[in-house]
Amino acid sequence: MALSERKKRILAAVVDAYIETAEPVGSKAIAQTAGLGCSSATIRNELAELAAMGYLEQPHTSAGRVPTAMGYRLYVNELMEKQKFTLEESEDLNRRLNQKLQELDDTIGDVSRLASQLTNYPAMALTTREAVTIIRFDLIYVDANTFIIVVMLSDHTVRNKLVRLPISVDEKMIRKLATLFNANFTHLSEDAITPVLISSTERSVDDTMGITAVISSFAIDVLSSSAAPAAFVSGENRLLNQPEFRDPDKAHRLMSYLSGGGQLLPESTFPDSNEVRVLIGPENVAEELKDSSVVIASYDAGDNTRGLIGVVGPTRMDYSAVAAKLRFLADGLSRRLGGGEAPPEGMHNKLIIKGDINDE
Amino acid sequence: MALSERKKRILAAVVDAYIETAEPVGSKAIAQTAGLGCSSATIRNELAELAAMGYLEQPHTSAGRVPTAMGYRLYVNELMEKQKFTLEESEDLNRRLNQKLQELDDTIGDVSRLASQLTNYPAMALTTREAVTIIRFDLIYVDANTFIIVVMLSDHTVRNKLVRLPISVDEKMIRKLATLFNANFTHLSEDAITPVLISSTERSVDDTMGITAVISSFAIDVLSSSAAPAAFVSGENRLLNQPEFRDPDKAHRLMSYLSGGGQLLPESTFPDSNEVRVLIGPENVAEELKDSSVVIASYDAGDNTRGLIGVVGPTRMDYSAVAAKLRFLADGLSRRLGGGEAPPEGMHNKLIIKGDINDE
DNA sequence: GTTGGCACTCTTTCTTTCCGAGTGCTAATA
DNA sequence: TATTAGCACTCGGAAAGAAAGAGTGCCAAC
Repeated sequence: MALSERKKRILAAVVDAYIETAEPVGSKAIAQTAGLGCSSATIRNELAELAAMGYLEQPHTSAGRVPTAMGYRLYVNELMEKQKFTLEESEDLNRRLNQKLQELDDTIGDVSRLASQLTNYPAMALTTREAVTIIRFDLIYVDANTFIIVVMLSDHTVRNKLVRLPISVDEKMIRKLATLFNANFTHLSEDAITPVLISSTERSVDDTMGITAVISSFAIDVLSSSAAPAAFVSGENRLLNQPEFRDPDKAHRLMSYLSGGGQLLPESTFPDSNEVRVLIGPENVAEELKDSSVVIASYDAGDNTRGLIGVVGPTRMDYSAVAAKLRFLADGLSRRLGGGEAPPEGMHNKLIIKGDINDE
Repeated sequence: MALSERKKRILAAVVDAYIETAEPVGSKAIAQTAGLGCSSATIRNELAELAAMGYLEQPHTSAGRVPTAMGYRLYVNELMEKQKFTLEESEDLNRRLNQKLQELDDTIGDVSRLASQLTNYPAMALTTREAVTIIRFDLIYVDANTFIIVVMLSDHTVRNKLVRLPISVDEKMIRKLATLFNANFTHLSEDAITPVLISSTERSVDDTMGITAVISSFAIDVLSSSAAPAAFVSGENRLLNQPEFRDPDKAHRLMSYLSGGGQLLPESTFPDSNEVRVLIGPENVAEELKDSSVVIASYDAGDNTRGLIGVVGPTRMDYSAVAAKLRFLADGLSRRLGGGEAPPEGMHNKLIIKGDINDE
């Protein structure tokens, strides 16, 4: 059932005003600001109908109207003005981003901080990790008691560890071990590195000092830590900027949940690239998020890894601005971290916003 | 001017009660709980004197008494029962700590999270970094377009970077560069790596592809990032547990300050090992902390690096418990990360608490 | 279909009132 | 001299009541 053009404009006006003020919106205010030539009485009639349809609700009789989740959904899907940055804004953002990206350590911690700063909401970042394997071992002999393990992973990241031994070992042994590990321990999953494999390797180099064990356990460490998707939340405190979180208990509940981190975003919410997903209030799976909204973008972190940036705020969030900024950030990151096919410079204008999975 | 024994006991009782309830403490309550055989009237007289001396204050006439910063100071220095863990608590802590320390990535992020969990207050961790230098370069040839830089620092940490080149390079070149960098770039401070040095190196290996520049800039990166003291704050949200931060604005101010991180703890507040430093309210340098308290312990992170753990809370903080827990944690970390001389197992009982620098 | 007008509703805010915890002081007591 | 019991007094905070105001719903007129 399609809404009349006027209803749409009124709904949009309500959402816009509510986003700005966090106060229920009255008919008079709309009549004045929305600039459609009709009086507040007419607006009142329309508002009543919109409320009956479920797009708006009243906190109580004789209060203004507030958008429902359904109202926001429609707004986000159809009504929202896709935010285009002006040239200056765009340049300013670019400047800030470039500067930050310079320093960016590629860690999700930085990404999340950046997103939070940019949007002024709490933000989180996480990366999927494909199952990685070790594709190369190097052992660097430092001195008789010290060597460095360097492993290269299938996602082309490199990890290292300095090992100090209580006993001395000669360079030949280290070299032998390196050859052996490259032959037998590469391209294995974590559980393929079995005690049997380890002890047979141990025997074959005549290692009575447990060096093999040290290297293997490092390998296992690396593989298991790479398997766990890493998540990082930052800027929780910005929640307190929002009037809906003036209640410390409410704020605390959500902040604790956010600090918990991991369980935050079920895999299913992973959006395609160039799409910003918006989850409004009850559309969220997690109980703690049922009256907040989440905006998610993903970026290409190179080597088949995708990163995800999410921002959490009240349902009365400035979806347009946040979505645009996340898209901008995600594009910037993809360009910087991603493989080859960087999106063209103006990408962030062709912003595509898609709703949750069930929507449509 | 020494306080009578009874005054001390009364002051201690006030602080204890206030720590527990966060409500001003009245004479009657003390008469009942503190168990010194005298009536509330007597206590009232004593309270009035303690107030006159500046150890206590009244929010308003006809309210109970609340400790002043000076009162807390005396309490912390002299009156506080040094918390000894019972055997069970101690074992429980040990168990939790061991489990965590297993996973501990040695990052200050983990340390800070651990401290916050343990104490239920926001916590921060930071490490001093001595000026480090690179003591060893290794270049690992992977394929014609790829090599790995591995540098070992004077603090015995190791950093690496995977470099992919647009052009191909042979193994001999890589080896030559490694030798050269080891000869000319080790033991240098950041600013000793000058453009002059770089370009002369470039010429001497006939490097027209900028590989030298890549390696040098990695070296500079590593040195400069190692020079900045790293800080990490976590558990900001736990502030909201405290009744004194029920005011969202107040909470927000402090949380923002904490999230800012770095400027948190001027070097001068670095305590000696085996000492827990307590900074009460106005004793803090930072304006934002003037009505909060900070408890700080430091630990030995090995290789001449000291780490610092701090906890922030209301002045009405459970100093005894927090100090004991931090000491416990710091000892655990020293034992695990530090060089040789681990403190004996029972160390945390011989807790030394020292005040701020001006105190004494 | 739109509009002005008006009575009605319900929240918010401001006063006012009331209660009680806790004090300070005085006079009696050991 | 130190302690105690008693009592008037002082505030702050909760509860209750009153007033203000924003916004609605509906009706009658356009």
